[in-house]
Amino acid sequence: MGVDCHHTESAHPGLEGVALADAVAAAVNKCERTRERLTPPRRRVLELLLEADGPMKAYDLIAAYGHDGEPAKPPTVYRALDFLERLGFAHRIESLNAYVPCRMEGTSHRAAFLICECCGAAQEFEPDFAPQFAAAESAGYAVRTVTLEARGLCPACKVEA
Amino acid sequence: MGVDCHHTESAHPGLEGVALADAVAAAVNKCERTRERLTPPRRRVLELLLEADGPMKAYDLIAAYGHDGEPAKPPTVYRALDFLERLGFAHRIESLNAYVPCRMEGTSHRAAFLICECCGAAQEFEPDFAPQFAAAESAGYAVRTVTLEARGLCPACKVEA
DNA sequence: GCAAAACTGTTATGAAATAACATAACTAAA
DNA sequence: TTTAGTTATGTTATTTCATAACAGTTTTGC
Repeated sequence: MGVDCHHTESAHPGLEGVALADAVAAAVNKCERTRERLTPPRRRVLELLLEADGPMKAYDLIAAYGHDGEPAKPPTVYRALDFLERLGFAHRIESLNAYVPCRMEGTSHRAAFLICECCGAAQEFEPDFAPQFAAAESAGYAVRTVTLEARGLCPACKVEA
Repeated sequence: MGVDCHHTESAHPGLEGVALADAVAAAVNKCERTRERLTPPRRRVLELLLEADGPMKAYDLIAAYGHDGEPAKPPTVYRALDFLERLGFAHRIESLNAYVPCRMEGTSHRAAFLICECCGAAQEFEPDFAPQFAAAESAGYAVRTVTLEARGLCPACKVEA
């Protein structure tokens, strides 16, 4: 994926400057309201996700972690990712082994992505799972989290192919 | 998952005897009709998936591969899994790094699972993605495959919890 | 037959994630 | 404001998951 593709990932360009600062501030505020601790490593990993143009691999985050070029130790980043996922600030994209910042409101533990197999872009969207899980829950299942990953070609890559 | 759970995985008990032979024969027939080759390693991995009581990890398959206890080499199993997925005989469950035989008709490249976080059972079900992807496709996306993974508690584990 | 394609066997390595344990920082109750 | 409990971090090492690369074999179509 992405190897034979000249497109830039465009679904969610990375944040910088004021936009980045605003996004981080919003996370800080939300944590303060809920008495959660957005500690330095957690905040740093969130920044890296927000700055990125597309899904980030854990070891990309590890390599980019230090402002001075020093990598993080793996557990530092994996723990921060656990926290960010738990609070709904980030999602893991299972089929890519990669992570993105959440683009949707709230902490719904429901995430859905359209993933381009050419350029690697991942577009988050708001799914409607209600009909599926009415059935599941009436059969006795207690659904806690749901992830949906649709793979294919984004509009730009589809044109070229 | 499964560690603190006394339940047996019950969603799809492993096949044996005639049922197993029938399932394998159905795969053989389907391959003959489509001129695909269900070679010995592919068939062996399919058998192992069908015999299992729940999702199998790749290295579980590797360890169980030889009838004499000899493990397979990793590429042998991963190649067989690629084939089985491509033909719709098996699905990878991304959030478990594990594999199950397909329980549904056809080769739709659409799979949906209810995964119990207590006992590890994975129940395949037939989703209705139509409304989601009408929107995606009208926005220019060409969707190729879809996977949905819902995590929570199955009826048996929910009762105990 | 012969060449191309598909498949297998094998060695080695790369990528992703966590176990385990020591230390430090918050929090709240006595 | 000590102290106990909890939560988070730092660090080393290891485990788990997956693929690259290449040689050799079988199948398929011309």
